[in-house]
Amino acid sequence: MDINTRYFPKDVEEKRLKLWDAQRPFHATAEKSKKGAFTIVIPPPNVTGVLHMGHALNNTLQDILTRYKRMQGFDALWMPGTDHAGIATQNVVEKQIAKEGLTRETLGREKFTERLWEWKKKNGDTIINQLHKLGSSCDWDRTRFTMDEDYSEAVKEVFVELYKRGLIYQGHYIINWCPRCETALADEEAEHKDHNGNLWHIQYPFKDNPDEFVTVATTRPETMLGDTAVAVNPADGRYAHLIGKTLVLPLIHREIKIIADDFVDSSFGTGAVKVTPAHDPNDFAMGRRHNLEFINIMHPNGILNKNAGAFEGLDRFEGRKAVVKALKDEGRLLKIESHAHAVRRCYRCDTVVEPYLSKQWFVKMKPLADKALAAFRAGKPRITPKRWEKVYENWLVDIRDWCISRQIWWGHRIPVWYDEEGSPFVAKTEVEARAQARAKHGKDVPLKQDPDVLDTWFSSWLWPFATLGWPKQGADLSYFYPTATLFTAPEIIFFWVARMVMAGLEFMGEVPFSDVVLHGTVRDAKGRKMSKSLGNALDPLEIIGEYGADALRFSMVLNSGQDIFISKDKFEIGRNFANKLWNASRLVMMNTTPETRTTDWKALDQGALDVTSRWILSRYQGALAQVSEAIEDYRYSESINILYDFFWSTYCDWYLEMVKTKFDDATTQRVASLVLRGILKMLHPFIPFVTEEIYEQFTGREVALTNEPWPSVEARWHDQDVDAAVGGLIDIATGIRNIRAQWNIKPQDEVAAVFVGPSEESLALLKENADIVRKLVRLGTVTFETKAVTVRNAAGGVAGEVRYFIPLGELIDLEKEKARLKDLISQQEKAAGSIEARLNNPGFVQKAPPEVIEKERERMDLLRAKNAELSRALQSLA
RNA sequence: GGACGCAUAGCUCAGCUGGUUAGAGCGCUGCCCUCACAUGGCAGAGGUCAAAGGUUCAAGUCCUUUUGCGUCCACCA
Repeated sequence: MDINTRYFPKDVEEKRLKLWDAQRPFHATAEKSKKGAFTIVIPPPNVTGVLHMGHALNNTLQDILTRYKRMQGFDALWMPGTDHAGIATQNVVEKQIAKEGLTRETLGREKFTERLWEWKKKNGDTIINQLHKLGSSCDWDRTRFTMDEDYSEAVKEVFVELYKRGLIYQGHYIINWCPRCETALADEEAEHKDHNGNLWHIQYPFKDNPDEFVTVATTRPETMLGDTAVAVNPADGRYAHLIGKTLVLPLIHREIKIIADDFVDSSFGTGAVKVTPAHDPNDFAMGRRHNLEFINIMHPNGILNKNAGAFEGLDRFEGRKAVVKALKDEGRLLKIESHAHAVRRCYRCDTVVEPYLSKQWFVKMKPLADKALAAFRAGKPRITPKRWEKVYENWLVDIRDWCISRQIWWGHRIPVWYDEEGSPFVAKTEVEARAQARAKHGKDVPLKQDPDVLDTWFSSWLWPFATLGWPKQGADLSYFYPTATLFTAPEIIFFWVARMVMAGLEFMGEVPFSDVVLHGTVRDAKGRKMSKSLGNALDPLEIIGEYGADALRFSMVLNSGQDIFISKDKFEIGRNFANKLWNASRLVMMNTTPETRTTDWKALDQGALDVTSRWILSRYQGALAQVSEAIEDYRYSESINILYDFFWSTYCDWYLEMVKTKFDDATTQRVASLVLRGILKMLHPFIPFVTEEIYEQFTGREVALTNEPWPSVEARWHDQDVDAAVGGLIDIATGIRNIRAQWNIKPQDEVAAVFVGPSEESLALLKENADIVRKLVRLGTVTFETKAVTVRNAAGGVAGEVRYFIPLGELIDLEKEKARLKDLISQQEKAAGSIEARLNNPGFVQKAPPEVIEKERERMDLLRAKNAELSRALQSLA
């Protein structure tokens, strides 16, 4: 790939990837460099994952910070890996074996698990390879998987330890049950989705008077088959006299009582609630309070069981229809009202979740959440953007216990063994469990391991330290933990972020990351979430093929404010930018020598530099400071905007145009090269491929730019005076252009510019660069005139900015311009005067805090200074 | 039902602590293949900053209300 050819992203990127694979410049060791460790752990994508735009954004952001920190001299570790994604992976493999006419049941647990591992071995690296193609500078040698052997040790250790600490318990509760996956789900895995359903009003007759009845309303009529009471609010006058009476449940003819419970909202429906303790969390609670019977009417797969009487064997939704029809036939269906409400659905397969009574393992969350809450209130972690802090905090405050057992086969088997009585023995190994059982029974007894596996998140919440070798206490763990910044999507604050904080505090005694950065969701141009099922997803790999990974990264970050609305054409910006960089570099390379290209600051004599050089060096220093600050503050879109503007508008459009004719001068070559190298470095975290390729050719050194130092701030080169002067020059040229258009000045007409501020210096500058200005302005003649006063600061430097310019002569309406100026001046004086009055008001001075007074004074001074400038301009017009 | 966010040019968005004539990219119009770049250059059109009140000498920026859109949370059957 030669810079004298056109820019082909694909060639550049393939070449760099090969080099990185060979040189391994991203490998981090706990060797302790001067600056210390900087660690980021990747939010592990599902092994079933295929790179989508969300990953592309998420990983680009991580890569930017990692590369930036690495260039700054940190031992930067970006830990990659994948998540075994229990239900998701099992679903994939189940579909696969279904093609062979097999199910997991027919295959059996052992064989099925083997198939899962086979699948993992074959396809598990897909997403890792794709992340690699994106240019992610992960330490690939360390790639982890949540079901690696040592990682599994960590999971077991945590389960056993939490159990010992009394934070894990087993119990019969109503949990969210997915009848399709046939497993329990955590609350967070059962998503609320709006549903236009019905409210069925059903009459329950009294036992002693079948002509009288109580009407209840329900959205799930089939559950009435499991009713064991009807509840009313004790304060509800309509029903008070009925409390304790007996009703007869239609269809089933079970006798049930009317009970009183504060939970019931008298204003909803009829004010009387059917109570189904085995199929509704509230009813479950009421059932416990009132010692009701718990009648399960459903098999785990959603088919009604024998408790459903005549409806046995029907699927729950068929059952619903049948129950409604039967009620209607019996004349017990009073009315059907349409009713919009939310229904919980399985986050993996979208099946309507059933509240289901079953025995599961839970983590007692309150003690864990309290620690996390205390840490958060002490400032850890910081959350960016801040508005998510409240969301995070509220969840911790309203924490509920976490159901962690799953009735699937892919995952970490629960480390619990039962004897024949069903007593559990919690241990890391079967041997230990046996020992416990022996101690209890005084002899060896047969044990059976719990068939369930743990929630996937029960392993991912250990990610920041389990990937570093915990529970072993190695050098990596102590050096790289805690990590720095976690980049993730807001959707998994609860699933993952908050839980990692809890695990980190519980087992490492430290919050696992100092910062959490939550970025937006990637959406299509219409604002819809990108998803395969909608068919609106852009494939990052396709974009990489067409525009290049650099372009993908650049455009992604440029557009990353809140949610990102992206369409294919957006990537042209990134491609065009990389192309421009390529070509500008080519220009500089054609006009420089290997020696001048690699000159550093020390070889430059600041006093001997011309104004143009001092200006671009100063602007470069300004951009460098701004970009560094923006990266540190996680304002990536802003940092890339600063770079775009500095490189394209300042460096290419102005600077290179100005020096094009002066490249025979070695100093000009040195300065142009120096700044270009700085630009390449600053852009490297964002677009690593093209910058490194150019850098290599430009300097003639085969280097991994990622290990080159980030440019240092050379404060002395930041020269505000020169900045202002050349800024003024550019202002003038731009202004003349505008004025020329505004007043229809023809190219051959003579134009004079009057400007205010550092007149002598600026005038000299203008003269020095008159030909360039002339060229840029495309005028026949330009003369520069100054009648303004030079303003100098205390140090004798030039103060103020070149701000005001105007063509002279009959070409414009001078009177009008003077009037405008006068108006402006009087307005500003009025403003300054009113601030002054406020500052002189004793009441204000007493009450206002000092910083407010100081600010007001600054404002006043600023207004007055500007006014002085404008007055001088006005004078010069007179 | 609760919490939060957004509304600025045709489109996608900048606009930090309020301060001269509100910016960029894309798109559009006109002129240019000038030996780094047509994935480019130069010039130009296009905005009552969602609406209404308020605070202020000064509001796109702060406060209140309204409207529209979006997100998260949620055991009203």
